[in-house]
Amino acid sequence: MSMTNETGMKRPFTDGQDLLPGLSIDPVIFGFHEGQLKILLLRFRGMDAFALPGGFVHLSEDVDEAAARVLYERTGLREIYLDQFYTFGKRDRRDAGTQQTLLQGNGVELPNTHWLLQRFVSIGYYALIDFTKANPTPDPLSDSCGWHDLATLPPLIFDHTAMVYKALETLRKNLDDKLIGFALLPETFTMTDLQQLYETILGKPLQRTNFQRKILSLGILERLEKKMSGGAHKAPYLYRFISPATP
Amino acid sequence: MSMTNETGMKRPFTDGQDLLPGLSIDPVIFGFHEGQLKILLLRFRGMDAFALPGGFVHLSEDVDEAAARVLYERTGLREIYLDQFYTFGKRDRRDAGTQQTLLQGNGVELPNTHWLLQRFVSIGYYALIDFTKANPTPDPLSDSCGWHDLATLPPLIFDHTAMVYKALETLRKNLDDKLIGFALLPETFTMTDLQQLYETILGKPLQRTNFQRKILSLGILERLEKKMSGGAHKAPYLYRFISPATP
DNA sequence: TAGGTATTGTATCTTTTTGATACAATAATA
DNA sequence: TATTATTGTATCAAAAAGATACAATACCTA
Repeated sequence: MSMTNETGMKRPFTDGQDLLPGLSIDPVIFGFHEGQLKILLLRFRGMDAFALPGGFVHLSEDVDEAAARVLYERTGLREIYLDQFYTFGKRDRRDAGTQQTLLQGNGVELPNTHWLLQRFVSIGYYALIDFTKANPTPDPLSDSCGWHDLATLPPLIFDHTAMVYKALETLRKNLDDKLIGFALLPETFTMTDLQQLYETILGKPLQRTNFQRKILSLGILERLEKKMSGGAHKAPYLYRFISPATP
Repeated sequence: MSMTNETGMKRPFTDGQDLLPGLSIDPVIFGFHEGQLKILLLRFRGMDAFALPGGFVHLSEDVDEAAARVLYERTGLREIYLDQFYTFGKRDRRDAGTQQTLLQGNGVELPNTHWLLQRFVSIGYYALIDFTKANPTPDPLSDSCGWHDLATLPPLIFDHTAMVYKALETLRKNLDDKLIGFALLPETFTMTDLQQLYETILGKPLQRTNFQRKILSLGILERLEKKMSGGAHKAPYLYRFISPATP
């Protein structure tokens, strides 16, 4: 979980009455750009470490809705692939020192009994978005919200690093049978784009010809016109993902 | 989540001060007996519907520890395969009517502000146990705790039916790559036992000879002496599961 | 006690899937 | 217009999965 909330700077800390107590959500928001898997991270004012762009759950919303709302608040995107992957409930997952630093950085001092300083359990979600469409937006406690290469992750607060790797593990497991990779690409893409994405997620090279055969055999791609001006060579086809449910 | 707690009948409802507010855990405890997958269900006093044997999380424990504790309290077993599968967070997942019935059945009346009547998010766990070793034990609000065939599940309270099927789905997915099926069998078993288990979990018949070849090729079984007196035919070997980590 | 029976263990064949290699097609460039 | 780097497909080979055949055998029973 993070110190993120959605109330704006004038009321950085509500009394928490309209929130589920002790519960947060932490979305791992994946993007893909220039051959690299990336995730969205916040940096809180006055802190070195980064954090997942978390949030809390209103009494009036489902937990899933809260996750979608936070995703929208940080990216401006709705109707995104978003799925729960794990719930983090270690007793001491949030160390007091980090919490203090975080509050001080924002010039806030809270009594130990404040709801924000109690024990929190956090529900991890992962989202797959089209990198080019996202509009990363910091939250009230942060001075930045931006993309970071998964390959060179900076230090994260609390157990957020473990969250990221657990999310990646889930993404890898679901890549083939849920066919979710396409959510990370623009509407149309070449077979090479798709292969690069798969190679990056799986962390291993794939054989071009066999990858093409395999993907095409799934019958989930519509072949469009060719993509010209890609270089001094044969032009590749563009493809569009078609849901297996809509044949 | 369920109304189960662990405080004993004399104090059926604590003030909740030592518990994580609004958070419960619900274990789906699987067993296998006579070719049937079974789960442990409670019946609350004066109610028709059954429930998963849930519990709450103490401030002093990790959520995982709470799940293991509840599992122990209902079965007498420790060191059991136990894994989280999903967290249920729909706003209206617990309907007020059922809660009232449940309390009335136990002769309890609580104000609407009582912690037990607030909104709850529940973390689902699934456990795989050796049917022959379990000692099902009701909790203070229940008059029974027993096995029920998954194939003929009675009505369950709240969203517990959905929980069970989500747990089953997770079990199916993990059956092959986590090699967890063996946790449902006794220490030693025949290949036919194992095949029946797989067929029941997966819900489809498997070819005997190919199943045997596949399983043996994994190198995770130790072949023991033969099991005699199984009938007027060739006696099958008994096997023991050996962890792939311990070769 | 010996032959019948139902199952078990393994071998073998076929089919499908995956992996590796070869090669013709071609859009831009020089 | 020839060159180049890449793309699309075909065709091998190897491995995995599916199907079938059959010998081995523990127990029953006649």
